[in-house]
Amino acid sequence: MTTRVITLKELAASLDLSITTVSRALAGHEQIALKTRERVAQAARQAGYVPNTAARTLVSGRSGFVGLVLPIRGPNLVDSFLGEFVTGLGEGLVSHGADLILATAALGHSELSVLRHVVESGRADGVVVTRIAETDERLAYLRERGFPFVAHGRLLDSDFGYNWLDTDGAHAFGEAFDMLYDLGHRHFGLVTISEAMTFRHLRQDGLAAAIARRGDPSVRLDVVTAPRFDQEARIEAVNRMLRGPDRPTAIVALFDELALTVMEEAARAGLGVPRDLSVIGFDNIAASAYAPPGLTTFDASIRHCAREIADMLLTVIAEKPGKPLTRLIRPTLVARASHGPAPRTRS
Amino acid sequence: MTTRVITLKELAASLDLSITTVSRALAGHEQIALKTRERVAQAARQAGYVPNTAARTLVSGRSGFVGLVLPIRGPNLVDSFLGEFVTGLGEGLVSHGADLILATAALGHSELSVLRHVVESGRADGVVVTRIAETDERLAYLRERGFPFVAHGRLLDSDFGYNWLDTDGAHAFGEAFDMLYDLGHRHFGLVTISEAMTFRHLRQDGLAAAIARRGDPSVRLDVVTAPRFDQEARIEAVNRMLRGPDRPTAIVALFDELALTVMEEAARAGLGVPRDLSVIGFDNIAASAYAPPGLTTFDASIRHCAREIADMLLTVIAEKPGKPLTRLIRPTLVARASHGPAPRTRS
DNA sequence: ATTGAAATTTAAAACGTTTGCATTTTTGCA
DNA sequence: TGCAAAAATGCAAACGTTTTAAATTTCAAT
Repeated sequence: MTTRVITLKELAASLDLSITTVSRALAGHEQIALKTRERVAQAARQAGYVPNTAARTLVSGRSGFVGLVLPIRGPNLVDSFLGEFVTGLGEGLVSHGADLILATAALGHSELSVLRHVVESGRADGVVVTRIAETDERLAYLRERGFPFVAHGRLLDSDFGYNWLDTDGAHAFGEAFDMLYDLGHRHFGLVTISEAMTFRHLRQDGLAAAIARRGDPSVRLDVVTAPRFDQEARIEAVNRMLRGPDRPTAIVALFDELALTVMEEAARAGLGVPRDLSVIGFDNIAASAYAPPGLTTFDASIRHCAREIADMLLTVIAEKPGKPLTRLIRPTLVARASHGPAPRTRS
Repeated sequence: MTTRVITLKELAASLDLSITTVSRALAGHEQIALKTRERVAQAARQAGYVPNTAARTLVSGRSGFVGLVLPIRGPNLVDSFLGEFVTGLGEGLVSHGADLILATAALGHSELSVLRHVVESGRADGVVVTRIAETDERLAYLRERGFPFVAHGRLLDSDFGYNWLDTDGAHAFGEAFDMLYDLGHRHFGLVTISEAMTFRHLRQDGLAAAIARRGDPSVRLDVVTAPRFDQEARIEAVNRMLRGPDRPTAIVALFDELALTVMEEAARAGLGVPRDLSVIGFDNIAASAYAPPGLTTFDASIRHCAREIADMLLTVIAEKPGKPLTRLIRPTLVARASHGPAPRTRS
């Protein structure tokens, strides 16, 4: 039991070569005779030699790891985001021989403190930052530190450049508006959240911009806001919009969970979707395909974005490019059955 | 920019103490004068000292990491399992100061080879293994190596002990049968998969055992099998059961995705759920709450299990217990609207 | 003041690699 | 055969910790 792991020293001894030569041979240095390189490679393979990560990291200053601080999550939060995201990151990293470190913030510790620890303990060569808040101390810290990172999402405005990849929510919400407008809708509702995340502004602004672009003064937009994680308040907010004397004919929700609530509450209020009300969401979570009549939404392909982020980060680590890398991914419309022509008569 | 990280040497110099003393002071050794310990702690905090992981790992032989090899996933697989699992692991690990390493298998590399690399490179002090297959080379490898691990799931039979935590699918499927039997059902269907995973046997055996326990010869069980990831074959298999001349009145699916397919195909065949057909799933995925009429299923609380697994693994690493640690978690029934009394007349 | 024990601190080795520089071996050519 | 240049290999330091064993300081009791 408890098989020992072979070290470079032992491997070198068994080949009657110096540690140096074996190390260089395995690294494929040209200066080592080809014949030797092959001999070493063969022996290493046969002995099952795997270099010790800690030793290598210590001397080279590169850990081969990329860090991700797990967002703190409520106890009952269930979604596929994290799974898809780490899967995508893993796929992007593995082709370059890198791996992922997931650090969790303990109760009472901020996400920032965990990030600092990851950075300053030398565990990772770079980090990925998600869920960008309106004023995000993590970006400021990483920037000041000069530590390689890529953000998934953007700040609204910043006085410094940084690497980011974002889903073009603004474009999607504009596209949603245009589609609904062409279906005859003129009275719109937006269900959004109060959490101080930047994506809510980007999406709302995209919707507003599309409305302005159209230049039709008869277009009207109502907005209701709910706390992100309070299901009851969410339902109440939705009903404020649905049960009012003059409700919109089309509701765009900031993301699918909200859209599903809208559909449920619409059903409860006796409204047919899409006959009386069109609903459009964002994210294309699995449930949106099952919730009747099938939610029309946008797919942001998290997994693909994450893979891209991994590529970007590895580039940043390896090449330290002078200009920030940025990438805006356009989500694709998933047209299901929750949108349709505006009802003829206004209630 | 690019702030340097302070080392123990520098910290020691600034305190006019030796590296040894500072190291011990930070570790809280009693042998260092309390006054000194406090002085050091204060200086370390103020200087933002964080020990270098690689150096510490190299000398101590402990990395403070736990490894998880990401299951290889099809391109369109979307579920919440992975996200919940790593969240739970993270929660369990962080209280002991450990973190998680996620290693991905590159295309063409087996999960086993990645596991070997994680183990033999000294990146992790222990690993978690999920999705146990009928004959699982990973367990054999870890066992032979004497490397600490905890399996999420079990082998059907093994000639050696190992640490595992499993969801008691057998019990759940028995419970499902009993409930349906009491509702008058006598003709049952089981929709399962052909993949060589142990959980399918455990659940099916649990169902069979419950039937045997009841001892009613009029009970009948039909079984159909589909490949796990082939949606078309899955639909075909389900229809084989639904459209036959003599269909079951209650169908138990190995997991929710299959149950949702059953409900969709039932609707397409003009069958009412639960009027004509009762359906029960397993896993309680998010979509099961939205798919009409609401799927009755079992919740395995992945996140909680994962936290428990993390605890177990840390115990194994720290204490090397003589007897294997094992834990069977009973899933809870989530009664929604997809089950009901058996229809009066048999078709 | 002296002494021995207890309390506190330190020097130095070790962990397993990479790498700058030095050394040895081989090769081509006279 | 001898010699310089090129090719191949090796020595030793370094990375930042922890830890063993030893050294120093402090202190109470004489």
